[in-house]
Amino acid sequence: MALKHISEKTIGRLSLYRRLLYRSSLAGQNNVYSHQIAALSGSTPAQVRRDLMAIGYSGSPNRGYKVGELIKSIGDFLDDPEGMRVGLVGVGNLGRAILSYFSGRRPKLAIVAAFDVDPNKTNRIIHGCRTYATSDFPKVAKEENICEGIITTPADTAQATAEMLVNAGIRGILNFAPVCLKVPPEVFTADIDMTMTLEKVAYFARK
Amino acid sequence: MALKHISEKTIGRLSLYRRLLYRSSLAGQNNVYSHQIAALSGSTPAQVRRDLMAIGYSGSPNRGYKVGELIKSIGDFLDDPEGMRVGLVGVGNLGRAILSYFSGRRPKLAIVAAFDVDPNKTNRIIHGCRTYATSDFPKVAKEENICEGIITTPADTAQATAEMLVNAGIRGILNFAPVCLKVPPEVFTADIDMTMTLEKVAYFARK
DNA sequence: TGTTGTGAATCTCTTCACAGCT
DNA sequence: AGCTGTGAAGAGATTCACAACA
Repeated sequence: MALKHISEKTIGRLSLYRRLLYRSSLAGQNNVYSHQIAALSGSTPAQVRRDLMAIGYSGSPNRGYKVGELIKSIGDFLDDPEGMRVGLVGVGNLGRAILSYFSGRRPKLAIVAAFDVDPNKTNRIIHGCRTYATSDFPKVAKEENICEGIITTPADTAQATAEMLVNAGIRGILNFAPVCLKVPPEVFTADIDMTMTLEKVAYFARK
Repeated sequence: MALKHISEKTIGRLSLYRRLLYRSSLAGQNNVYSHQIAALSGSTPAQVRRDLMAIGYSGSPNRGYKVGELIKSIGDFLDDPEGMRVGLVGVGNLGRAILSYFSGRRPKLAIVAAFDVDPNKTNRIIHGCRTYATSDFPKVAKEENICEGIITTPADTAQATAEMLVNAGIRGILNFAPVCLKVPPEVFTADIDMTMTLEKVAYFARK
């Protein structure tokens, strides 16, 4: 497999394609054309073909792509074969909603532990996930082999939380707090900024 | 003011700059340089200056930008002067977390009503927001002058929900359901796809 | 015919680099 | 000296357009 760099956008779309294809396969579809994937994903046929080029999966003219094979190819490309274990820090309203959202959804990418500074929220099972004191993160991360973190703490503790995660050996962070985290370049971070997105929609809704 | 088209990315960054500047102003800062905004927002000085060009706000060499004025200029540009009223459909775990997240935060952009099909969730006040039956959306939207919608329903009802919002005259949609909505081109939609983002972090965390 | 795979063209966004200002 | 504002260059992403194929 080529080591050519694959863009964040392409990775995002591949993740989306896989999820949509999974729905199609459940509906009994066996073959799919790039223009169908494009329609489902709000993309274009050329874009879809380019993205599939990146993972080296080939379809056949006149038959398109085999749905099952394509789902598997995307999975082989995106997923860690060992599975990826995730810890969530900040068991507030948003943190609990996210635990519920991901609960039991994808075995290869599961939230296996949650953390909070509030003793009332620790040593419980919330949406199927055990909760610990935030200060226990390094120990639990090692025991549970956690390598990705989700930050759903308040804004003013997000940076300190991120540094703790990095020191505990975490390699990727999904950040919901409305600040920009400063982390070493080898740690990948993505932000989900709901305020920014809501304001963007508000702006474009009028014009 | 020029009608030149301003990109989605620039609008998103302006929203971010404003929020970060607001924190700086609370901390007593009066003037700010593009390189400081860049550091806070994870951007570059040139990028910041370009974005501020778009809204026609000028700083002064040697003094940079005045924090208060800049916040106001971004607000004049982004916000609807009347304020923007938002309705949320789908009062599950995620919907409630979002109600809590935005509750009382920004007067110019407030969630004023929430909707669900489950009678157990309607006719209540949740995180300061009144809940209604989803079927009442068109009526309430008119009464409350709602023009933006947030979809936090399950995936299989998201498209039908979107169509109902569009028929009720909504102009912008923020979608959390893991599907791509098909709406007329005059309706702006943004997706927050948590699964996709989590998978993206997982991918880039290992390499 | 209608599809895939892909080089080339196009479009969009970001960064450079520097004149002009204080 | 060190900043802003901006034309121009560069980088990156998307779309076009067509050969090859079933």
